[in-house]
Amino acid sequence: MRIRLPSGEYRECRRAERLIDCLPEGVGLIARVDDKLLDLTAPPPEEGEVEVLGFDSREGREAYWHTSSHILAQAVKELYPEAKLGIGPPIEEGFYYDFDIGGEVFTPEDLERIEAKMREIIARNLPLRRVEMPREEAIKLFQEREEPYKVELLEEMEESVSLYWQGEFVDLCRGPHLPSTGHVRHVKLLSSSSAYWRGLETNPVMQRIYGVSYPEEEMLRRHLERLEEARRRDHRVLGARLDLFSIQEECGAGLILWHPKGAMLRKVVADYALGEYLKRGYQLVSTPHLARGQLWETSGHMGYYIENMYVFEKGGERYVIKPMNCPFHILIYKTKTRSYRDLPIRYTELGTVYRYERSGTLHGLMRVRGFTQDDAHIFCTPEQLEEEIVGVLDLTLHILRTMGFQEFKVVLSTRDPEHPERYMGTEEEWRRAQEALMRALRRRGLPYEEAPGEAVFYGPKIDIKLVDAIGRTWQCTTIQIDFNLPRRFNVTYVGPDGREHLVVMIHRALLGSLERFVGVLLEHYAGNLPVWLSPIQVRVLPISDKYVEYASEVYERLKAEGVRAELDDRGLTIAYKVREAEEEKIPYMLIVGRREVEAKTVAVRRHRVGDLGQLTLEEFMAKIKAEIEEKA
RNA sequence: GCCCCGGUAGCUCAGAGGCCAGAGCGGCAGCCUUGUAAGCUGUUGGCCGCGGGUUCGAGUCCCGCCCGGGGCUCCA
Repeated sequence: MRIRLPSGEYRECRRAERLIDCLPEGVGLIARVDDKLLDLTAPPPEEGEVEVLGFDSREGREAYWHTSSHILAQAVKELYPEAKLGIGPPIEEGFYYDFDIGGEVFTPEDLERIEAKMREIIARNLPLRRVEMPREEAIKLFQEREEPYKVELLEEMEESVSLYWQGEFVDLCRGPHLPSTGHVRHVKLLSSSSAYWRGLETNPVMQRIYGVSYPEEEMLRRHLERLEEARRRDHRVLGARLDLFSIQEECGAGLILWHPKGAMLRKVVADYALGEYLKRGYQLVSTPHLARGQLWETSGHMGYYIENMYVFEKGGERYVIKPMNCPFHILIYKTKTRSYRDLPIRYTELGTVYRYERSGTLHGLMRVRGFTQDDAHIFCTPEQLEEEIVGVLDLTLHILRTMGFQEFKVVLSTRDPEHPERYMGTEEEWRRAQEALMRALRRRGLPYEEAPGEAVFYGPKIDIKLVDAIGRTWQCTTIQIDFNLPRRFNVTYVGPDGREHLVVMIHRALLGSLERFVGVLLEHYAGNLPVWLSPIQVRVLPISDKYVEYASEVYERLKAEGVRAELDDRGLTIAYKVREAEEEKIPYMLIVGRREVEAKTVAVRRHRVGDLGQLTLEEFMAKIKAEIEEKA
């Protein structure tokens, strides 16, 4: 039997009781044999190859965090013997465990105590022992231990299940696990909150504890730093500090009030995106904020989207405040008979829509009730579909890269082949549409993940998530094919055969919503926006009121050239005004005093960089205009 | 929607049944005339989220509502 170590080295092993006996001290967490994951305490196979996985593999990390969650559960049981165990899986970054503690909550002090207990259990270095048994036997065991949730889980399971023991503690678990609790090194409990048993509101409330653990202290430190960094970048905090927007009780939850600077930022983003669309054959349309109920009956929204819609009555007529723009664009399309020669037709609109989102889901700019989509609908023939998708992909990548994002995650959502009855449209239409999407992605060399069954009922879609400066992903672009609305509204074109055919309709929003996108930008740049996006690009700071006159000349010149500038002519010290401008993250400060007046120059200070020295006003104008032009 | 936590000056926060509710920052006024991240002095500022209740007395305790934050599987 051959063993492949995490380092890539191989070693031979024979006649060991346990895999771990073949390994150098401290190497490896779990093992993989023929796609099956095993504990290192499992007996090695007679022959073949065993791959030993460490923390640098996804599976190894998951086992590490899974064992950590068992240690957490054991610690809680030791401190709170009456606590009932829920579930405790590893998650993307760490782990959690749910406990029913009879309506109590964990305080931060409790978490500290639990964390200390975890360290104690780690120090005990308890071996984890896997036991397989018939389901009935496991049910009895957990009944005796008074763990009703485990019993509930077991009742839905197969005949044979596995348990893991560590000391007195036992948990139902598929595994694999680390050989002993001592293999977990540095652990930190992060937060607790409530969660329903199995996520169902009708179920009992449990207390969930989140935590994370690492083999190296340095890794834990970096993780905590990253969490701190994310808090510092919170767009809601930046939004208030930079005076960009507010959300106010008097106005309503999820409704954004854009202040002057925020509105400017939003406009710069919107103008840029719309400008790019117009360059690429989109036509601008504009549609009302509400429409008669009948339109939404036809579109089907009254049926399947009513929960999210603002509906009201006036003059005996029902109206709906639009949650989407598509029906309007369809009505515009349908004002003429369209030939295949007219297609594709691409209508775009920065359409402001309102959707009633559940209060608990609202979050700053990221999830709101009123937002503006950079929306468009492409009407095309089935033959044109692939080319159109390629065009949309190129467009969105160009725009997102310009905005400063370099890394993306692409997901292709297709229909669940097991349940074709859940979807609109024919087998043939779906096959062709999904293939068009795949081919388009391949043509652009975009790696993607396929998500079968994740498609909406009316068609397959491509979602693009962008990865921000600190590695978080944000859903922005969505490109959806729609077989539903063309049928409901009978949206057709006349083909070369002289007959009417249904169009293929593509919904696409590239930034998604302007609100969310601005939020993402703020967090990505931590508020330090590049000059071209910055609502204020330059602030002119006279050193004392003696130089206000020259400062105003500089300021007027900047404004005349289209640079977004401000003049700070308050009678405060220069240090104070610099500090304020730095805090407001204004990219350029132009400081003018006696020397600058005499030499007809400006002293340039760059945000977060410092003094760049003197330039003539002409030189500075050229510099900043180039920077804006390049969108650097 | 549901669970937990919170809401006190424009902002950040202290006060936890009993004098007139506090601090820092900000705002305003005056002085200073300033050279690259906070000059000095004075002053202003509050339906203690809203409504009801308990109490001799309520930011403080109880109930309801509104708003904000975290969470509501990433499925042993």
